[in-house]
Amino acid sequence: MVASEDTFEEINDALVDVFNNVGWIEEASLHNSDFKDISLKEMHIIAAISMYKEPSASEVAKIVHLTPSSMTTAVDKLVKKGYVERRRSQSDRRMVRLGLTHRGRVVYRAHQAFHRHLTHYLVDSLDVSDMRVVEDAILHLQEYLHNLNHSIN
Amino acid sequence: MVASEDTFEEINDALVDVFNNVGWIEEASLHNSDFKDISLKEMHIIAAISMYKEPSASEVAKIVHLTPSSMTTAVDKLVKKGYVERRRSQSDRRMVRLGLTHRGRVVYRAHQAFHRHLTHYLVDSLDVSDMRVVEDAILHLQEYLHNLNHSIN
DNA sequence: TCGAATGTTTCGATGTTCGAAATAAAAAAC
DNA sequence: GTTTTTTATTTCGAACATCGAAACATTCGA
Repeated sequence: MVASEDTFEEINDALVDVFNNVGWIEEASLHNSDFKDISLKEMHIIAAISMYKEPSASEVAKIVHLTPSSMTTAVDKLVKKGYVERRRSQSDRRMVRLGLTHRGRVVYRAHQAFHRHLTHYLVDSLDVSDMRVVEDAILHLQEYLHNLNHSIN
Repeated sequence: MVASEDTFEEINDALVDVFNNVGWIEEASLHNSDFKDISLKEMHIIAAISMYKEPSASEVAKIVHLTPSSMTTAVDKLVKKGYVERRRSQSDRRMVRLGLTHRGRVVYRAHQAFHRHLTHYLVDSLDVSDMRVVEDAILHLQEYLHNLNHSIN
């Protein structure tokens, strides 16, 4: 059926465009905010820290695809800038547990707000049942990416 | 209404996850392909070249957010690896016009196939009318990002 | 207790990116 | 028609991110 093939191509083109540009826009939006001193990659480190209770350095490294040694230098910078705290676990003193400072939590909330804004534009014109359709579609994509990720690591 | 707020949060969480991971998966997928010698950023340069007729170096630089000087070295590498061709415009001999080699076109088609695969997982479970709903939602998001991009540059 | 395993850090090397200055060609000014 | 200015690209040197191997500290297991 030609109509649905066209729709597929249009969705594909838009999706490619969105994927290619969202990172740069996120970066620019950070640069225009009160937090000009962190990059998008640093933002992802902050987000990874905030999403788990007290992750170790290497757990965060795995999430953001950095080697442990790169993680050390990245955390050094974020500590120096005042976004992240390091402290040795007292149960296992080899581990470094990471946490956010107040400033770290603030910038993370700003990052969350940015993403909520995007989602708002995605679904704002939809009624409840159409939102469920979109949710279902995105969950399928997410699951596929998750499986790919797992089969690679 | 509580139900739609929950749906919003679920869509938002999934979308954040997809945005955060699609780049890494794309990179890993490249690394597992016949084209292990190009990075995702180099892939974006190749895609930008292929999407315009005979773009100049600085036009491509703008699309992929590199400075002209960085573009020079990036193109050097892609020429050396055999993906890109440089040639001076004959109408204006200051300009360098970029094009893909055969190998460049092949890797671009592989990249296209990867994205089509993603789109396939996004929409595969949907009937035609639901596909239109999803298309509409993504077009809204794309338009918003496009406006943001334009208001920044 | 001692050796292996684990988590982190240090160090040196590589690669990417940038900005300023250099180069080359075209366009504008005179 | 020559000179000046603008435009597109490149070169050079510096800054930064990332990595792998080795070092270090700590815990676990034989």
